[in-house]
Amino acid sequence: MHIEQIEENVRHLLLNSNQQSFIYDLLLAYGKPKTSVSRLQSTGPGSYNLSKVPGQVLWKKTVLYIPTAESDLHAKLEEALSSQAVSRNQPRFIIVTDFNDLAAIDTCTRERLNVPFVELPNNFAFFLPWDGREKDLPIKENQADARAAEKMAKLFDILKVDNPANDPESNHALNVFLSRVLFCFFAEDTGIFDKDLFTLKVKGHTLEDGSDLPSYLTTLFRVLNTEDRSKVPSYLVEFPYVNGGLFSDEHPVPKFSKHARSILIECGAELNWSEINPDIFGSMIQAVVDVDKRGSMGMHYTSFENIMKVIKPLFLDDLNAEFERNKNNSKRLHELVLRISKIKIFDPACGSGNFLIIAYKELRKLEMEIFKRLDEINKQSDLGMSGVRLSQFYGIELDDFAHEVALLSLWLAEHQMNLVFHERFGRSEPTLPLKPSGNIVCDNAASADWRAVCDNTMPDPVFVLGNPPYLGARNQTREQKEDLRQAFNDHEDHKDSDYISVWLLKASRYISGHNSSFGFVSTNSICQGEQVSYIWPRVWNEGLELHFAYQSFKWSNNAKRNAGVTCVIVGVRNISNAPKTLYSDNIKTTVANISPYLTEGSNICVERTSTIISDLPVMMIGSMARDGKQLIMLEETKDEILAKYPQAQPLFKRLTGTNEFISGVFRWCLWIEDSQLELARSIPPIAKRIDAVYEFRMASSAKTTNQYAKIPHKFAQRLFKNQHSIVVPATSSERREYIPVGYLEPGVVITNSANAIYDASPFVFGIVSSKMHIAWVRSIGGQLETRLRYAPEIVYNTFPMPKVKEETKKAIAKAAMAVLAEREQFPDKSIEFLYDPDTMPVSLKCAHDRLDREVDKVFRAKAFETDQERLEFLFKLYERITEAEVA
DNA sequence: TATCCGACAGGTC
DNA sequence: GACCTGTCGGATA
Repeated sequence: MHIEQIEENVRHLLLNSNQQSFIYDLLLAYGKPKTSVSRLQSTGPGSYNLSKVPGQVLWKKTVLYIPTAESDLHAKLEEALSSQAVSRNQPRFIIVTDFNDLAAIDTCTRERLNVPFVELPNNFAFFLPWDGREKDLPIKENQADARAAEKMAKLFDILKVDNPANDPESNHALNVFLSRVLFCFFAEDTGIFDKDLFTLKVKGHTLEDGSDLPSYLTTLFRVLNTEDRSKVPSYLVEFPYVNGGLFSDEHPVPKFSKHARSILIECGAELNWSEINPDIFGSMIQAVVDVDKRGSMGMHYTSFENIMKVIKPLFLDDLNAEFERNKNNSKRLHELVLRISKIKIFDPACGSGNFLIIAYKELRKLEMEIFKRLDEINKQSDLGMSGVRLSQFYGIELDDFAHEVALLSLWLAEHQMNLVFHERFGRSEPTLPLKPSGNIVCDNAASADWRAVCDNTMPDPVFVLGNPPYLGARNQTREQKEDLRQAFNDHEDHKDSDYISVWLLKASRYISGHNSSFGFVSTNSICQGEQVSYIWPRVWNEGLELHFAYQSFKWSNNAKRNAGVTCVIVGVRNISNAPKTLYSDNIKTTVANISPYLTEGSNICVERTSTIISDLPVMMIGSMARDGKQLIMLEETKDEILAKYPQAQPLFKRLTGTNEFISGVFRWCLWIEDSQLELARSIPPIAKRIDAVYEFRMASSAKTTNQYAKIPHKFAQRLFKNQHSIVVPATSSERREYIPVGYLEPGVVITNSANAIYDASPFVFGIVSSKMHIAWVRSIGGQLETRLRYAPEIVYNTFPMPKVKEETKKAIAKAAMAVLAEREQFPDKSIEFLYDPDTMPVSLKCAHDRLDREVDKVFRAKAFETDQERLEFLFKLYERITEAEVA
């Protein structure tokens, strides 16, 4: 909608609306869809209005509207702003009005509006975000980078077509060529060369058909590598001596077509390379070279924000604190400058070098602050140039092109910092000739000797950092499995560990006993569920400890498509008395110890086990179909078959996984005994499905699945028993206070997306449903991103519980039955509704509270106040029980 | 046989 | 396109 139109709408509404419909008319004026607004206006089920207060309107993410008779609109607004409803539903605007005045706040930008009601049309722009318009949209930091990367991708594609060779040497030559050209573009836009020198020369000196471009560029690159200027041909004399290794070896320059030449010139002429961030651009350009990675361009480069989360606690905060402490001590500041010049930074999975580049820039920035301070306190300062050298930066990268780009980007970063330095202090070292770049090695970090790349046996500190590759155990290549096997010294734990474990274990051995520490961005999987006991005891064995950590946060960067993973940051050092810091949602807490689950607590790891450490009955995972979507179907599909073939009735069973149980919409499955196979085969649509299962299982890459092709009429894993069952969701939303557990009639098949206890008492239902148990699941269980994951061998078999007296069991069973009875009070509501924290009925909540109190009594007489209390108790108990077992 | 996980996957607003 | 929440089957014991 046009802005003028919106303004007109708002003026119109003021004349024609009444108080009852004002908010709806206002939303319509900004182009909100009629259907949505009428759902907002409606009452009862399906309404968008989440407010429980009559007259008020709360539309998730959009608005909280409060009409009031009170005169103090401002107070009302503040009250609303801090309410739970607002923090939970995050309405973009809060509007309070008595129809004389109107007060509003934009909860995103914190802008406020306070105007007489009739003045609304003159302030209509305030609510434009409803229409998707932001007032001052910050320019996305990577726009220039993305444009440049796309242009380079185009050039790269054409060169590939014109130069089809695909051997490692030609690929390397092309990689080197691209990095040299990138340098030239950058150089001509940032003052290393004269303005536009490279582009103008190429345009003016070479033939339009591109035929002489290779020989021209070969000569030019040679000139850039020639110190003795007397040997330079006169037409290239404006180009300076560059060196630094970038142009030192001769590699063949690819052939150019007319089209390729024109794109090369466009790259130089149309893009402003001075706007490029070497840190991010490197990752973008790296993706260009790997055509398979184009779709996920830049997906795995670490954002500036996340890099800072590693760098600050790893070393920068300390340096800053040292600076602050000694602001008036010239001697100490000089020492600090010296100290900075001796630090080594090592990224053993450096990609195109963005961690190293940002670390470099941050150290230069701090150094400049110190210089500035020294200039202030010493009238005559004798400071020279920067002491920070690119040679303090080390990296290992498997990909040849990425490693070339890393070297190049470090030079670009150095030049950028030199420009800043010059601006501030009026002096700087010349960028040319280039000094040695970082020590970036092209190798597999998983097998390379890190100490040979970066020696950390000297007294100077080495900080290891980075974002190594993550890959779950089921998705690893044979080579990656081999890397893991070696990192785990042949121990079988390697088989279920994420690929990043290689870096964690190698880094642990590397820093152990030396003046080193490490900080990695990692998948959060290493701090949950089964993997905890594989990795962390090995880290502690090296005499190490976690000294800072960020709890789970969603991966994000500015790439078009983001990787789907939730991350943590772990900082590990040799054991020390210095403080430890835990970060969550940017809240920083100093703690006594950081547990491997990244909570405040001791270093206990809960180990996966197939034996139950309490007296509870067996819980098993549900039945797994591996059917290629043939044996499981919706109710309507089953009914269609039955309408035509009523004799198929005994072949079907009701089926539930987690989703079915929680939403209340069960599916059906073909559950065919061998004795029924003939009947099944006689029904064409069923026979067809059985054949399709056969095909699917034969086509699978997994040998075990192939084997099940022999029984295509059956589920691959059949744990079903025709008994009452307790169903426990295997993956469920962390937003719920409880994991909803169900009690099912016999005859329902539970799938492998849920777990089952057959023929169990209400007492067991009570235990599994309790706060005590869920606190355990939350803290030590695995997670899918941040969903709760319930795996029997991790959270059920390990749940520590004292022997329970019969009398207590009865009380728990009674309270458990009361929870079930309370659910029965809402027969038309799904579990989803009943357990949504926004809609959970108070009576059900009370029934759970009573159950929780009964379960608490199993552990101690005094009721637990918080989950933290519960966990401390459980961990102590777990330790006692498992130690007793060992003894 | 039985299992825990996923630089996710798939539906909804 | 952001938000919400759990499928499905591999790899390995």
